[in-house]
Amino acid sequence: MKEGPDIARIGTLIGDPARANMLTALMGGQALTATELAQAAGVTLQTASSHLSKLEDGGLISQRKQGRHRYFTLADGAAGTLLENIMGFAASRGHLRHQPGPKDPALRKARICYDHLAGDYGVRMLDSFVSRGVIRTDGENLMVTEQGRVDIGQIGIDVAPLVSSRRPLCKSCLDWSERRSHLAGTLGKALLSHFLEKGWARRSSESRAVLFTPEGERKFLSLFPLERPSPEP
Amino acid sequence: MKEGPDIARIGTLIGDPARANMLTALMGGQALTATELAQAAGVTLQTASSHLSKLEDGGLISQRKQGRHRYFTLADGAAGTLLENIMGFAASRGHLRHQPGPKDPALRKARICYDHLAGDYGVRMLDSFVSRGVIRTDGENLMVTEQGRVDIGQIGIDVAPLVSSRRPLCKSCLDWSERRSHLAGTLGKALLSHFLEKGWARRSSESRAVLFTPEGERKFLSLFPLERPSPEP
DNA sequence: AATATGCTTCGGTTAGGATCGAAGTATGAA
DNA sequence: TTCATACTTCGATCCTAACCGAAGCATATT
Repeated sequence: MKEGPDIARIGTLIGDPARANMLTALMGGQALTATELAQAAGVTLQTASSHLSKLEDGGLISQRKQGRHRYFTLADGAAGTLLENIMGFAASRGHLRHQPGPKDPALRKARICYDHLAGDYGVRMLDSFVSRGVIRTDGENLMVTEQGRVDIGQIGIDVAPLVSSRRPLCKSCLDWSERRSHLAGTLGKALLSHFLEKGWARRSSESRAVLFTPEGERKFLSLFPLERPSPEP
Repeated sequence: MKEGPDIARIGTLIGDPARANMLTALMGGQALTATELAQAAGVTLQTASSHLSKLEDGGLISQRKQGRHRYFTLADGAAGTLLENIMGFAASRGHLRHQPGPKDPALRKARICYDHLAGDYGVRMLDSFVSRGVIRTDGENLMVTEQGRVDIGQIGIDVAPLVSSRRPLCKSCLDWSERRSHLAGTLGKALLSHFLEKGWARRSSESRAVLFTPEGERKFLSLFPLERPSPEP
């Protein structure tokens, strides 16, 4: 058995708890310094440094020097997607780190999944799109309808420039807290950016939670109404 | 950092070379005994037994007792998809176990990817579908067109019963040897089954390679013509 | 220049887990 | 009943890799 890709290497990289914590922290989408990642992982700076170089060699993260800091991010969207997949699978098998679901209710409600919105609000957004015919689905694949482009335009997002050849426009991503799908892809990213730019919400400094202002929450809920419970896309 | 799914557990399971070899062997889609998996992994039966119980506890595989044998398979489609994803990611970072690509040319040409066809032939099949308008794509998602249902029906496969709510009809799956996508999903599975049933090809007993007969190869190539190189879906 | 901060490298320790031999259990065959 | 096959469990060994203290390097501040 010496054929094929070396999945064991990727597995080993993700399999260490300290490295897994670092990667989870980087799923927040923001660049973090080695010191911050050491804290997130609960190890000293020396240990973290060793882990970070291994993750970089493995192609999971990349770094950018800036002054005397080194900022680390996930290498690219593929790395984020991979981690999302593994999280979804782990959650589907009940492998949670502290009993059922996150303790933090804010995290259950809305959090960042690499570059898009996850949690209750993320799921609601996709449900709303599907029930209103903005997005159509056939089992797993998602497509924005003609009418959907108009509706999304009214939110203030132009769909056209989001269609790139590298990344899909919309993609479903299994939500580990809701056990449902939420919206990923360039559209999912654009929507989250839009909420943050408009000041409807901000990222928590400590976790991946996304905190909505009262007004932002009101606007979000009216933009994404739930007519009736829709089937899992 | 104690939130969320335990990705480290999944990583650790996949991260051991012996276990990774077992999982790779099970990607062939056939149920294998503990002894066979021990051979595939290159360890003794005692060691294999320990690994197998860990993989089962982790929800990656399941077993079925039959007489004095125990047959192991991947737990479900989700487990297969997860491994496919990791393989694709590992290949995209150049993490191959023995230099560029598989040594075995048969494996490069056609092999089983859990339950569908991969390799040169798998990629060609999807390319042909896309260039002929049988399948339409928007970045990542794949959809069978109206005309496509007819065309696939002429091959001898009825699309209607393949549409299940649990698994998508068609899905793209990154091919680690070709670095292109091939066709997965229930349609991909049905096509492979069809080739095997018709006797156009058979599975190799030693590896995941799919061996076409001369006649099967002729039919395959005429069924899936390549008009001109099509862009990566 | 001198000092502080951020990070890496080196060296030695330690713990977890992969490994296998040997013995034990279950199923089937003679 | 006896023997053989398939697999699991136990116990001991051994090795890797995670870990941190100490020292070193680089960049910024004074």
